[in-house]
Amino acid sequence: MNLTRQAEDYLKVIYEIEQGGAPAATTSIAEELNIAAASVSGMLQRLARLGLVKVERYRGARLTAPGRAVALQLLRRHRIIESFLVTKLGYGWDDVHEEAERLEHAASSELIDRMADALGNPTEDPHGAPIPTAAGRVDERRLSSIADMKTGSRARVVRMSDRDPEFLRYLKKRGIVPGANVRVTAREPFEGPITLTVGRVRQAIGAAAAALVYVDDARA
Amino acid sequence: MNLTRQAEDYLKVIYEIEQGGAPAATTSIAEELNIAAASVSGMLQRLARLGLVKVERYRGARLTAPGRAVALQLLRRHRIIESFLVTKLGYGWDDVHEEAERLEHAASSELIDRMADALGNPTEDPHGAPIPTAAGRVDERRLSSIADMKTGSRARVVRMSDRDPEFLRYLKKRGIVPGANVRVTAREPFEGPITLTVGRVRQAIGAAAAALVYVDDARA
DNA sequence: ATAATAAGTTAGTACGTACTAACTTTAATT
DNA sequence: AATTAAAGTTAGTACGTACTAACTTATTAT
Repeated sequence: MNLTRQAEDYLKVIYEIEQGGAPAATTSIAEELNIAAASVSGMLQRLARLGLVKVERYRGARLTAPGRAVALQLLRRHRIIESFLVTKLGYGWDDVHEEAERLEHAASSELIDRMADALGNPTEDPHGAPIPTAAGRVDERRLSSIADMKTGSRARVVRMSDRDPEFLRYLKKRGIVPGANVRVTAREPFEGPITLTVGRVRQAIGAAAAALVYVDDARA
Repeated sequence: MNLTRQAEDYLKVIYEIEQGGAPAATTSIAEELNIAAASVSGMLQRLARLGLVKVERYRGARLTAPGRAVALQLLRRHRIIESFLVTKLGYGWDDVHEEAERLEHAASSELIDRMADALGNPTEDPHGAPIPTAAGRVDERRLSSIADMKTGSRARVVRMSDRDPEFLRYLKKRGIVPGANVRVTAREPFEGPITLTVGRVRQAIGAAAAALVYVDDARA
C-alpha cells in the first residue's frame, strides 16, 4: 500500500480523533489538517475506496484494521524520531514535533528500527507518549488530565500534547514535565484557572492548558 | 522558495548532468528520473518560470544561480545523511542511497547541520563525494576515472558512484573503496575489460564499471 | 542536399489534492 | 412541528505532475 503523504496524515489525525471515542467528524479532521471541509469529504471517499476507512455519510469516519495499522506505524515513526532527535541530536523537546512530522513520511521501517535500537527501544517519547511496537501494539489507556483532578488530589504527570512548542516551553518553565508530581490546591469554576503545587512552587494555569497535560491518576 | 519533491529532484539531476560540461538534455533528465521526456519538457518550463533554470529550446537546461543553490543544498543533505546513516546507525555504504534520497527532501537545514556537527563536519561522504558546505561551496574538480588510466599507471581511488547498491557491493568485494591504490596492468581495446592490481590482487573489471570509479590522478 | 533517425515539444488526458460556492442533511432551538 | 444553525456533501475549478500520441526540430548518414 503506497500512500501519499497527505493520505497518511489523514489516517493519523483520524486515529487521534477516534481516540476520543466517536468517529472522526469531517470538520474535526479539516481543522486538524487546516484544510477545507470539502477537501476532507473528497479524501475520505478515496480512503474508503482504498479500504482504509469506513465512512458513514454525515456521521464521520472510522479507521479499518489496515487503516489503523498505517496510523500506528506513523505514530511509531513520529515518536521514535522525536526521541532520537532529542536524545541523539540535542534537540529540545519543544522543538521536535515539526521535524518529526516531515521525517515520519520519508523514513523507511529499517531506519526507524535502527533508531529505536540505538535508543534501546524506548516505550515512550520525550512527551510521555507511548511508542507503538513495530508490530503495531500500543498502550491506548485513556488518561485523565490535570483538568480532571479534584481539588486537593495529587498525581504524577505522564504525558502532554506535543503540538505547540510555545506550550511545551511554558510547561517546562513551570516544572510541568513527565514525572513531575502535582497537587491541585484550588480550582475556579466556569473553566477558570487551576492552582497547582509542583514541587514546592504554587501556580495557576488555565483550564485549557490543564486539559492537555495528562496524569496517571486524577483521583489519588 | 518552497519546492516540491519533484522539482528538487529535477534540479539535482540537472546539476549532476551539467557537471559533464554540456547543458542537461531533456532525454538525459528523463532517463535519470525514469519519466517520459514530455514530462520533462513541461517541468523545465515551470522551473524556468520560477527562475531556477535557463532553458534553450531543443538544446537543454542549465541551472541559474538560485537553482544551483538549491541543488547544492540537496547534495549537501544527501551526503550528510548518507554519512550519518553509515557512521551513526550502522548502515552499509551500499545501502544508504535510497534512504538518503527520500530523507533529503524532508530534513530541515537545522537537522542537517546537527547531523554534520555530530559527525565532526566531514568533507566527504562514504563514497568519497565531497559535501557542499552550508554556504554552498563544494569542490567541483573533475576527476578522472579508472577508465581514463593508461596501462601501467597507478592511482588512488577517491570516489565512486553511489547509485547502485549491487555495484557498490561488487566494488567492495574487490577492495575497490575510497583510499585503495590501483594499478592498471592491462587494457583490452574496444571498451574491453581493464586489468587492475588492487593491493596484491590482480583482477579485471568492465570498462563501464571502471568509468564509475574515480581516482586522484590517472596519469601518475 | 536529402532522407532517415533521434531528440524535443505540444496537445490532450488523468489523478491527487486542494479550493469556493451552492446545496443537503442533521441537530438544536423555540 | 417548524425554523435556524451547524455540519457535511457535491459540483466545478485549479495546479502539479505524470502519461501517450502526434508533430517539429536537429543531427547523422548516405
